[in-house]
Amino acid sequence: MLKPNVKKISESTIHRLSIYYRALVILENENYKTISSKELASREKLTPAQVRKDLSFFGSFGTRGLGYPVIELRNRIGEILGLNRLWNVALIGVGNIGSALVSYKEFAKQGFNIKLVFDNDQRKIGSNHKGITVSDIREFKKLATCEKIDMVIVAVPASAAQAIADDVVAAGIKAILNFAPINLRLPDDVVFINQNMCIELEHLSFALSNTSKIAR
Amino acid sequence: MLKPNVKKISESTIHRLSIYYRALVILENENYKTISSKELASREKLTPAQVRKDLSFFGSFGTRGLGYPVIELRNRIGEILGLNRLWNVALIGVGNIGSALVSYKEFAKQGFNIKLVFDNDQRKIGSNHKGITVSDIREFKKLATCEKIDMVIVAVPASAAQAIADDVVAAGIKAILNFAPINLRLPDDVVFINQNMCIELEHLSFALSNTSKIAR
DNA sequence: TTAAATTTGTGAAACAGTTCACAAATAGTT
DNA sequence: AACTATTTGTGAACTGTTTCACAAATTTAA
Repeated sequence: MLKPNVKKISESTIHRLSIYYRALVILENENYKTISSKELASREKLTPAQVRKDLSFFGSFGTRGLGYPVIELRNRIGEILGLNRLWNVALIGVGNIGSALVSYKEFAKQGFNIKLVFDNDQRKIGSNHKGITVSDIREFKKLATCEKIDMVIVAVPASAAQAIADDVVAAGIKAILNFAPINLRLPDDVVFINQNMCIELEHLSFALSNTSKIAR
Repeated sequence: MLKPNVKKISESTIHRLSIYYRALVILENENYKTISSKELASREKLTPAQVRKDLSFFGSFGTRGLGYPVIELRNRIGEILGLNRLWNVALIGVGNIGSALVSYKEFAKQGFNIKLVFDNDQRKIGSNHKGITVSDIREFKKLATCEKIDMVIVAVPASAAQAIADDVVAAGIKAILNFAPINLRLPDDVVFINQNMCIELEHLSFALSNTSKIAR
């Protein structure tokens, strides 16, 4: 196996690795021992060349004439994506979205453990959400440090998001998944993803409004 | 104004149009009359050339030496994205995610009206979620046609998603936002977006695990 | 053991998206 | 009215991503 390539990996490749990972979990359940780039691609509406190119950035895992070993490849992609460990996650904001995410089972399955939940509403603080007691946001730094939080999910109203983000950064946390419909200002060494449900629906409304103009 | 370009518009451009739209709404509230590509770009961490190029695909809205008229541009982008009208949306699956989305206020603000909510659980059917009565999924086709549903949000478990998607397609609906962690098989003329929260967290875990390798 | 079939891994080619750079248009100033 | 400041709109250059195409490795069949 070649040593991992140091070249920068594109966002799209990382995204596809997540897709391959899921496909491989399913293949494992279906008792496949090996899978060709052709078949893996056809299951995910991608091209075989794309699959091979993506994987080649990280080494060569396949056997010519046979394909890729399912379990081994799943493991290796898990390693690349950082899924072969547990991540401690804190969730801030127990509104609609926040409380849905606390109960979202896929997170735990993938090793993302929501260990702490915060809010600033006295009526919510101390209450129980799926076995987790809601803490006072003012205790964020202390508790987050103590529980060795790796990532934070921000699910507060737009108006509160920047202040929360500043607290998160101050606590030394380097990864944020933000559901507030606002652009957070964050230092360069903090990775973050803005998740805005409206933008996805707007994509659909654009497509419906411009059937002929959309790129495929 | 030039007539709209027929060239295919990239996903990234559409995504940025949504971002511009939000920024323009804020600028309008801040009473800006015009905005230059330079300033708009700096607010969203983009480049001025990118802003101008994106807008140029749809015509020329700006005035040299001055910039773009805020209200007019917001309106025009709204038109392009299909936001200057109401969209009838149905939501299927009143679990964690589903019920959070019913109450998500941003949707209505943007013209996405959740008119119907469905489930297959007898205990949920007939119950009220934020003023909307949960209907039996078996009545989907009848009700969706009657209410002229334009888009569907699928928030059911992975195991049920494909069957639901088939119903949606059968009802003649051409746009789906899918939260089930599974790849739906859909005809080419149906636009769809897969929203998988885990994949976003995996992106963060990749970044934390490979600080040096991530593309910026 | 040999031949045919399969499938990877990867440079090179093609395509797509972004940035550059500057002419042209307009606003603001003197 | 003339001059200076801005700022757009856009080809062209550049950069990044995807697809192609084929040698090399390996499996499978005979």
